[in-house]
Amino acid sequence: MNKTEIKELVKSIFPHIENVALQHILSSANYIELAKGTELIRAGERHRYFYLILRGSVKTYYLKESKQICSWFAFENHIVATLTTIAGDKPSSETIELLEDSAFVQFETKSIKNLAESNLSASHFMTELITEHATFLEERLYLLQFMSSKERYYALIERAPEVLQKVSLTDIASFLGISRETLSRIRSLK
Amino acid sequence: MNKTEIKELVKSIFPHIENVALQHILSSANYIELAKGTELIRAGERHRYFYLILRGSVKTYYLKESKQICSWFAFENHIVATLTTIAGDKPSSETIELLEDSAFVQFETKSIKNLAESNLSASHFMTELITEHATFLEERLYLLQFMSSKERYYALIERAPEVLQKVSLTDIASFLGISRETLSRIRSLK
DNA sequence: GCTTTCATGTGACATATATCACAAAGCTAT
DNA sequence: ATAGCTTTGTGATATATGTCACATGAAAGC
Repeated sequence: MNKTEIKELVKSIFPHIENVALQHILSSANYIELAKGTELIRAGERHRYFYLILRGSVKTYYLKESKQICSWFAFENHIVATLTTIAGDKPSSETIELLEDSAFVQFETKSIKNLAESNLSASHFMTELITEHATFLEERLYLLQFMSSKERYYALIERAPEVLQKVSLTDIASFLGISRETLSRIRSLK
Repeated sequence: MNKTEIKELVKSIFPHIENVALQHILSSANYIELAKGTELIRAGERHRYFYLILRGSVKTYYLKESKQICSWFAFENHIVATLTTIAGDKPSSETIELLEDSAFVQFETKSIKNLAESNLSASHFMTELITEHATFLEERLYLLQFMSSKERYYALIERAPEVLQKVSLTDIASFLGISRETLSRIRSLK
């Protein structure tokens, strides 16, 4: 995948982005391929990059008493980042790990943030990125607070059926906030 | 409270804001006082304003089967808004209601959003506002997904003890995602 | 092809929480 | 002060979910 193709892709995902900003962002962008199990971002560490998934999938998780508790999964054409990395400059509290061999465009966070200091279009890009993330968080919060585990499971397979294809039931259960066994029983109901 | 005082207050809460942007934002700002029970923002409606609490408190809730389920409470010096109102221009899914007689600075959302289109400092202001909201959501999500109801209760009174002073246990229970009775039992444990 | 390992399903039981019913205490208005 | 309303506490019971143990089946490595 060459720079022109990357450019077209980023443009299609963020249609509002201006050419100057786009050029700047792409100057720090690289195409990379990584193997299943690789940790893109590791909890407790600062990170210089965020990613756009071209092919493959990742899971994001916290560690609680050395058990992985998933907070989300991402697939093709989605941005992979943590809020602490993008917005603050603090160590990530989550780990992001490849579920399968995958390909990404890697962006340098600093480069975009620097540009956003002086460039309006880049600042809008940041706002859009964070707004998208916040909207997603709000939806997930709503599900966790107001829906039963059954409802959350059905909402998940409706909203993101690809999760069921690519993610283990252990990870899905931790994401839904229930035990593996309970998920198994919900699934066997119909 | 006059414009100069409002200006100083907004400046102290958002120290990075530029003078041009500040002037523009303040031009649409008004001081208002409202009575307990007033709905600042009503679920299902679009809203032109967001607010800064000068004195008093509010609760934010969803309706589920005609029962109020609180999603947050806010007190002095905090911004009151919903993401759908600030970021999108969609009807709010939450209602925001005064817990007591309160005083606010009312800002016109459109005015700030318009300015952010062309003014860098205002755009940064928007980014900051939404980032703050997202950070808050992420923390709440973490508590809901990873902590037991006891832990969530203790986390709440540690992080925001004023909630206990001003909010009914019914509302706190709905916020924690548990029944009123369960909260009552947690409280009686020690 | 066989063995090992891992993911998933299921039963038995313990625990946490919800629900319903009612009592007690605190506020509010007259 | 009194009556009525709201908030909070608590007991009894039902339900949902977690935990532990083990079985089954699929995938991976030799």
